[in-house]
Amino acid sequence: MATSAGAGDPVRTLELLWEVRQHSGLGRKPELSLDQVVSAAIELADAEGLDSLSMRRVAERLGVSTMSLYRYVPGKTEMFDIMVDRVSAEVCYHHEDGDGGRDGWRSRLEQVVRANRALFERHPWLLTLFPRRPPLGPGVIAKYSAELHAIDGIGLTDVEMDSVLTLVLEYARGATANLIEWKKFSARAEQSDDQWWATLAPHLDRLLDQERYALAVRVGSAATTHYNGVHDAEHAFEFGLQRVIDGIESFVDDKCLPAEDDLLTDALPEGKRPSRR
Amino acid sequence: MATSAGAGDPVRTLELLWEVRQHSGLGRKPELSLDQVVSAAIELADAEGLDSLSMRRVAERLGVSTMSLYRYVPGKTEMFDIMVDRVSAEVCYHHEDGDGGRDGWRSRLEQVVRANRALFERHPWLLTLFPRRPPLGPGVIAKYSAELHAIDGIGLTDVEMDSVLTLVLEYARGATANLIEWKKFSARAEQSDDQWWATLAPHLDRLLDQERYALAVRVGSAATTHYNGVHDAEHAFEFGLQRVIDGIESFVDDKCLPAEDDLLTDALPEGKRPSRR
DNA sequence: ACTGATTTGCGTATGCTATACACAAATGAG
DNA sequence: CTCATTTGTGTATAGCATACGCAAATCAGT
Repeated sequence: MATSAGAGDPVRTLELLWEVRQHSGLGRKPELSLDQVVSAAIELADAEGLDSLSMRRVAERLGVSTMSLYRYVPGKTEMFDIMVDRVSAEVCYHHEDGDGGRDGWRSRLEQVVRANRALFERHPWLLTLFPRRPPLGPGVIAKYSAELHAIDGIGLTDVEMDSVLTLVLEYARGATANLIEWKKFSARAEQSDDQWWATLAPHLDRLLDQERYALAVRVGSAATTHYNGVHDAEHAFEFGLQRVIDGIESFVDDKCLPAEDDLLTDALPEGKRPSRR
Repeated sequence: MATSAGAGDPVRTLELLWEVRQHSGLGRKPELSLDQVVSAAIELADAEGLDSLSMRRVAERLGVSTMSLYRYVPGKTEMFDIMVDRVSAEVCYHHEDGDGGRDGWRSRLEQVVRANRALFERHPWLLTLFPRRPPLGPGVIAKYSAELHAIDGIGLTDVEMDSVLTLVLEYARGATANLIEWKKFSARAEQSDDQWWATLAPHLDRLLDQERYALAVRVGSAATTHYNGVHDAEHAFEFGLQRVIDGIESFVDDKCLPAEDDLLTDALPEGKRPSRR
């Protein structure tokens, strides 16, 4: 089971994300730190998935009682938020120091997708846990900032930059989810997952109208059969990635062509003006 | 909380999806039907979200005891599967009777995205519940089939068709999720959601490095501020949709140009051959 | 060194969840 | 009328998040 995070007092969560609270010096010293708690939770989620992540399990892993955790974290959803922010801090891009120049945005966007894919592969639970609103901690903001810089100065308005980035990140999420699924499929070959299709196929053949759904059966089995090798799944990932970036490129190009429209720019409201370096 | 479905015996689930089990005639007559149970669950999820969907609540709504439900459904995850299949049957496309012809695939793909958006808007819980593998019931298969026909015969291989459809559906999911989020934001204006940004912004200003993250702050607040009106959110939805389809179009066009490569087609393995009407 | 305020750790309790199991009620076939 | 069969349901279990209260630890001021 996986929830969207973001419940509870947002300001309290924000303070936790930025670690504003200091130990006052008075009173009993804490035996743990927020970082230890969150790290243990992340390790557990990495190893066994979000479903197996309970406060009890985290406490056991740390050798403390369940209720001790609530001294560090207001609740489970807030812990999720902090987990997301922490792992978001893992991604780092090297494209800020002007590699590629103004036309390098294609490869920079590719890097963004690949970095996100790697993040999802390291922490698959991120795929099932999507916060309604992103936790605005240092990790998330650094990531968002770096990713914006990948497409800054190519002639998009602020709102357009956000839309493009959202589109690209959404592709990274979806495509990685599929990739992981296919990898699981091919990994445990003699496991129950290989037999899944094998045992279901004959039943399906009996149940559904073969003529009516001829196309679906052909394409579906083609996708299932040919993706057994990881190579094809990789190919599908790259395929979609190029499609998405192509679509963005055609938009960027179309914007640059009618240059006489620049005169209209000053008539636009603040946030919609194109930002060029 | 939301899980991926697909646990339990897949064959048993398949039988439920296709309603193979008949009442044998013997024994006590069932007071409910599978459809009643699933419908009640869908209504409850529509109204209060997946988090509030418990077997107890469903049973209460139907005026039976909790355990009665397990006579119709092996478990909760299986019920999720059936829910997904049932609502998938709601979508229907009118583009099968040859409107637009061979070059109408752009508008047909748009229709696919819009139909999926409408589905997600009717049943927002679909966004949080994504099955690891789709339940192969009549609804899901009919939907998949109709969506494949939207891009059939335009010169893609079977595997490419699956990749394109996956990409498009993934966009529909992600973009609709964002859209719904923004709508919620603007809907409850004097609710806590409007104050969320208002109360958080000053704290954030204090916490993060304004210079370092100048771009992120500008774009982020632009996206948040300008999307208060639903109109802009709609615009962002259409924007991404056109980008995705543009990317697919450039691929389809590039495939058609080098026509002399058709000779190589016969060398390709079965599922990778382009299927043209 | 002692006191009091303060903070952490933890045991207990509550109310929620899914669901295994046993049994009662209902019903058709013989 | 009997019996096998199927459904409805009460009870029980194990797990979950977490509210609450108290004990233990630690510091500042005396």
